[in-house]
Amino acid sequence: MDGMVDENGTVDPLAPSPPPVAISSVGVVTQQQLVASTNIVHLTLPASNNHAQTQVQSVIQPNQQSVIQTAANIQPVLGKGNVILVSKPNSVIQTPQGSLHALQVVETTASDDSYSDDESPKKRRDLLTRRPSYRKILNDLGGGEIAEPKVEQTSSEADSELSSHSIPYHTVIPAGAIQISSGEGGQSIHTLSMTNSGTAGAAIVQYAQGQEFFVPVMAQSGNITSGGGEDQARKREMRLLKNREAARECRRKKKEYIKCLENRVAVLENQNKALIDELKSLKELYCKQKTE
DNA sequence: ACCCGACGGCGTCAGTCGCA
DNA sequence: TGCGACTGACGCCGTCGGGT
Repeated sequence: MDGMVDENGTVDPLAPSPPPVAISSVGVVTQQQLVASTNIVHLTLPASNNHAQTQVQSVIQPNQQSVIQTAANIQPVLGKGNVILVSKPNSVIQTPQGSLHALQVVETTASDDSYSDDESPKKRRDLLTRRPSYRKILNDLGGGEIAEPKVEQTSSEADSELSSHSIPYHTVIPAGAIQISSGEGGQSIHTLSMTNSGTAGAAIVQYAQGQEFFVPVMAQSGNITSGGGEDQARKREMRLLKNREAARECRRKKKEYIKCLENRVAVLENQNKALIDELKSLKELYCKQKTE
């Protein structure tokens, strides 16, 4: 998370960015996905008795203790000697069964001043008044989870890409429903539906799997509309089309961002519960020893 | 069956920001 | 400085669930 989230769900950009979190292991963690400045960590842990692997997701927070949650009990494989490097001490690994595992804390090379001292006052003011885009927030959150925007292509690029059966592809087709057959004997037929086909300039061809690509609609003469006012209209149509696509993408990212925040809430609630339980057990232990 | 409010998705406009 | 990307705001439309 690039910033902390306030009670309204908006990001406080002035909240310190998380220092790079280093996750390492000795023997157990077989794979890790970690992006600089991220605080979501994906680990793959081998299951104890078979070759299946256990997915782990965690939210590592700056300046806070962290909880690593697993979908399955990973206690057997988190034996002595496993080291997970975190930037904050006293983090725990929590399993559905409530098992808590203290983490061995090792100093990382990341320093806190790497994210706090190099920002000019102007930058800070900018951050104060402007919320980072969802793309930036989510990229900071989870690395490559957000797909990069589709790049507009020239026809030649599209042609070369079509040869490798990729979409988007720009072409000129008559308006109406079309079908694409692929595979031998046309066994696999994809129906394409077109929207905006009644308007001049462009139509969106929607692929069966939700993908879309832009198709200029042929004018009555058979040529793509061009010239003077028509050119203006075509430009406007292009702009509207792009903006339409951008709005869709923006909404998608917004939803993803909200989902991400909800996940974080869940993790924090579990973390809170785990810490409360730990505190409770420690209190009991203390009282027990005191009475003896 | 009909009405109505809530909700979500979409298209568009307008404004801002970053970059070449 | 122009342009593209991004996003909030607004209005419209379809769907759904509940009430009558």
